[in-house]
Amino acid sequence: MGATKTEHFTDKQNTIATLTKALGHPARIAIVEYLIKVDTCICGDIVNELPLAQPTVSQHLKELKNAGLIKGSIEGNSICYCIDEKIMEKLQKYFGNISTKLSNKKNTCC
Amino acid sequence: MGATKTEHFTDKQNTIATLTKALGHPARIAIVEYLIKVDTCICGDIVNELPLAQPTVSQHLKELKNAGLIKGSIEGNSICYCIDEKIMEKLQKYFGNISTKLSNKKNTCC
DNA sequence: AATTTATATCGTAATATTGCAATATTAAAG
DNA sequence: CTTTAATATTGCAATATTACGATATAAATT
Repeated sequence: MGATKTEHFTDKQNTIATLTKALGHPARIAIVEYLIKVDTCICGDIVNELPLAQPTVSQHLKELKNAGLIKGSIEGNSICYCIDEKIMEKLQKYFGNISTKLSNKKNTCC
Repeated sequence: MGATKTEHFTDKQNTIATLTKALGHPARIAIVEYLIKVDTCICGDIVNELPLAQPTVSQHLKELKNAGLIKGSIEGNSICYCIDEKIMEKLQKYFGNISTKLSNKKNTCC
């Protein structure tokens, strides 16, 4: 016990859960927002933007990368990180779809 | 150590992280999708829809409720759960905004 | 009142996450 | 080749999450 029972859910459900889970930490939200703000891949200085130690930031970056939300490529001495637009679009569509369905809802209980 | 350092991030970042974290489990994604599918508040049978034991489902429902994603009201013998449309709209706007910003991006590295 | 039904809570084991100091790695600069 | 700079990995302590059996609660049914 203790581990998530992913095998009982659909691939899509697991995919969305993986993405939202990866975003489920303020530091990782901050990283994503920073990458969007600078409007370019960023080589370095992500650590200086966050109130966390370097190994911690590195770990958060790794999780975002594992989930596919960011891409990183070695750029000489440092690493170049940037948002994967396709994945963000997937989330945007997912929540857009939910909102559409909810506004079409006929029933008005609660 | 071990606890998230929420105090170092903005309220908005913490709010979005709380919502995405709550959705960061396939069972909770499945619950939300089911509530949308049935197009009404649901009194009962959420447990039967999921491949998890009743206390586990109850716990997941509690987390969704704590995050504000669903609302629940006592309906006689059972409980009536439904999606909070406002909160879903907030997520939809957040990711819509990100997608807009990303598509306006001039830089094409990575 | 006793039983059934639906849901919540408690307790607990297994596992995962968070955070960081210490250390490793690797490329650029001197 | 040594040093510096940027990032990753390791190891570990603190804490959180996941899952469920057992039990509690509370309204509906008999």
